[in-house]
Amino acid sequence: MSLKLTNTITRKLEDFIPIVEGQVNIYCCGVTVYDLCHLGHARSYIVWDVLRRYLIWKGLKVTFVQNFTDIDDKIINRALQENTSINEITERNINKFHEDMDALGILRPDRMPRATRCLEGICDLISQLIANGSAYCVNGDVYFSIEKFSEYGKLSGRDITSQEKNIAGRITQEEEYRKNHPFDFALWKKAKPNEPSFPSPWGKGRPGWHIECSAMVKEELGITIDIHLGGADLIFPHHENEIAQSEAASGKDLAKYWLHNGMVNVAGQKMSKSLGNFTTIRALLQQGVSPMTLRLFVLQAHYRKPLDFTKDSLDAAAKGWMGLNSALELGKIYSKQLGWNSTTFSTTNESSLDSENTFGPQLGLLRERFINYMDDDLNTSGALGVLFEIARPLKSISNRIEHGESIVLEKEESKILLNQWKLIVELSKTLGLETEQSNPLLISKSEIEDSNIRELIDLRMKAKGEKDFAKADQIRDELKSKGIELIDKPNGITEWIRK
RNA sequence: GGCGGCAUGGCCAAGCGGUAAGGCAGAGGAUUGCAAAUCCUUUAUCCCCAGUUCGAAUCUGGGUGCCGCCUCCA
Repeated sequence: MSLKLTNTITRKLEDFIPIVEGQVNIYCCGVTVYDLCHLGHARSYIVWDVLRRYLIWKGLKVTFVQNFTDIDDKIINRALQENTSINEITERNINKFHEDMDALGILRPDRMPRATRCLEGICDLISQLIANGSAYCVNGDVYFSIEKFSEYGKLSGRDITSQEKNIAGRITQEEEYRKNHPFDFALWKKAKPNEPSFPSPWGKGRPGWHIECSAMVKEELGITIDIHLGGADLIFPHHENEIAQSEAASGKDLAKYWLHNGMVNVAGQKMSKSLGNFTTIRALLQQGVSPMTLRLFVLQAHYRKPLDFTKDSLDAAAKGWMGLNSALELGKIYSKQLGWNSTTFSTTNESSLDSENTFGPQLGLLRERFINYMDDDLNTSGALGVLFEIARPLKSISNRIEHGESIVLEKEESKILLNQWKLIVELSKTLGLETEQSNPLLISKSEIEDSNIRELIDLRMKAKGEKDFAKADQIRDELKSKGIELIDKPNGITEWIRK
């Protein structure tokens, strides 16, 4: 089976066939950089990161472009609020965006164009649309005329004529007066007094929201791209309008496949800025939620379905990740105990797709099941199920060794286990799940110094040696009240973790 | 009102006509001064009604409930 994806524009599950064999051009709608990213953004970019990783793993050459919208009403307002420049706002948020995405292990896009740096392309495209009659200029504003684009509504399944009553009250009278059709949308917005602006053939102003994507796709990737990505909330009007602009200009399809991710919900409702029910990525990471927990949380649901965010589901993901992580750590930490030396390590090369021989029939089957799930419209929850099955014996051995058990394996057993470990490392990496070193954004809110903890542990050890358990328990409780949990290991060593 | 989506055990969630993956929680056992962790074992007939079929969670029709988009939004 080959990769199948649900194409929003046809509403069907389709075989994915690149325009040029072996190559994939992807455009992903990015963020408007007026504020920090929240969990909804995290979901979107984690899911598309997995798509990208999977395509690369399959051997395709992927070019991934994602934009920054760095000029817009919200940015202008934010700058006014903070009494600073829009440049300061956008630079700051772009930096934080990168920090957040890097922390989540999201591969950086190959290119990240910005609206304010693509103005030439934007103006060219607008000129072209005016020239061919698809757009018109009114007093320094330029609008796209949707009636000139007969296929308008094809992505979102809207019939404009039956929609007209929806527009009542949603646009101002002034707008209605200026626009030929109430659904016409701005390609270029005339600057109001004292607003930041850029020069254009139609006077000072700034680009409308949708036009930057059309211009960037053309400039960065060409007329027709393979895949266009975004959140489901962008289908209308954003992507509908992008299609109208690009296709009215070129006469060709903008993208072959349109993919949209489902929303993150809180208590059954969409997480959004306007509802105020959002949690930023930063806040979660700073609270000690690990990036991989977040990734697992996101990937446990299918990307097109809504995903409810609750404390419980996040905790469940954290526990799940701990288990998967102990399996991934097995070869990293205990290779010596298992007799995996450097030669046995290097017998296989990672990324060959037809490696049934290296993995054997049992593992080959698991690998195949994983691939079948992923090929079926990126069914990551199914794929994770397979991963947990592979992980189970590895996790068990990893934990048993950690708890002081000595594991003795036959040579053949050891070899099978090694291959199993290699398999899970390889497949997990496809989902971006990798053993992590540290969480760079974690703020340690320690009430107590590490050295202090060690002192108390030593004191407790001494008390235990003297069978003074009352005192030992008192120390345990004291540390517990400061968020420190003690774990006695069978080898007589006491470890601790911050809760 | 228009368009689209969803409904599976305590919670999350696969399943795409052949008799319910997986994670979390729970239960039982092992281990433990206590605690935690860990190991082993274990837990469902799929919102309702009707139909198609030898056979349906899966297909069709009709309900009910929830969500998203139609204004900025990942």
